[in-house]
Amino acid sequence: MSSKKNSPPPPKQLSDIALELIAARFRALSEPMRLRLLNTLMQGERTVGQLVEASGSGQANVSKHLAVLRDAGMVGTRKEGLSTYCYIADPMVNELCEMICCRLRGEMEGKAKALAFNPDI
Amino acid sequence: MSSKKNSPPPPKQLSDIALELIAARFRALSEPMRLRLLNTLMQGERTVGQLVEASGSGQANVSKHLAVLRDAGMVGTRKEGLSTYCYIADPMVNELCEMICCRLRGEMEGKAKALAFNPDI
DNA sequence: TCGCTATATGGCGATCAAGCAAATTAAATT
DNA sequence: AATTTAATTTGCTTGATCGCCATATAGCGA
Repeated sequence: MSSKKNSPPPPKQLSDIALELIAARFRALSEPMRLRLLNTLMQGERTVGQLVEASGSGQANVSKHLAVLRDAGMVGTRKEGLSTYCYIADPMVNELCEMICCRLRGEMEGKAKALAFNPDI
Repeated sequence: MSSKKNSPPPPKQLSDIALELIAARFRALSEPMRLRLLNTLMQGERTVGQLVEASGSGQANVSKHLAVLRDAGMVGTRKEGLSTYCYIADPMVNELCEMICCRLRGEMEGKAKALAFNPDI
């Protein structure tokens, strides 16, 4: 492949465009309400109305949040009669949230331990 | 463990607090500039000044972005003389970005293919 | 066609975050 | 102590985004 030795390290610097695209994905996951919607959808397909009810938010908001998730390719929709059924279109979403959750749990347990009586002073 | 059968499915609905904490993590990754800083740090430890130079942004901004990443537990710092050395404190960051990148590459290739001449019409 | 239901969209006020510049702290050097 | 360098903090302005309200679109039944 490379004309030189064993290709030491390609700079691996991401372009501005790449950074923007990646940031956009994370941004889609950076709102509690959207995470709540995804969390509900992890149990299976739901209509927008069901999501509105489950989320406790207004219908317009849910619709707009779903649009964000759809634009990010994380949620897909399927129309059936009057209803629009939503589902998680990208299994990566589960993995991402799972990773963050695990990490958070670990950190919190660590802090809890640090706050315990007389750790070992 | 559980007093019942084989614990079918706990609802797995995340609490408001959990959702907020998770969203905060994703939010820390939702800015191109912060991703750029992380991307540079993936090559190894850097001082704030070096990051300022590499990022092409102002020093105050870099400092603030680093504070966000530090608060999110993603970046650690070490003071040495006048300089503050920064490093990635959470290897998860690499994984997360890698996942998103892979996914994006896949999607883009798919779209590129879709835009090619006469796919197979 | 008319109306009803489900969803999407547009406008508005409030809040939040980014970038810039100036002031502040902190460590090292002279 | 005074100066210089490195970094953080603060104040400000601007742009983005959330949630709410009202309105528009679209499918279904009478």
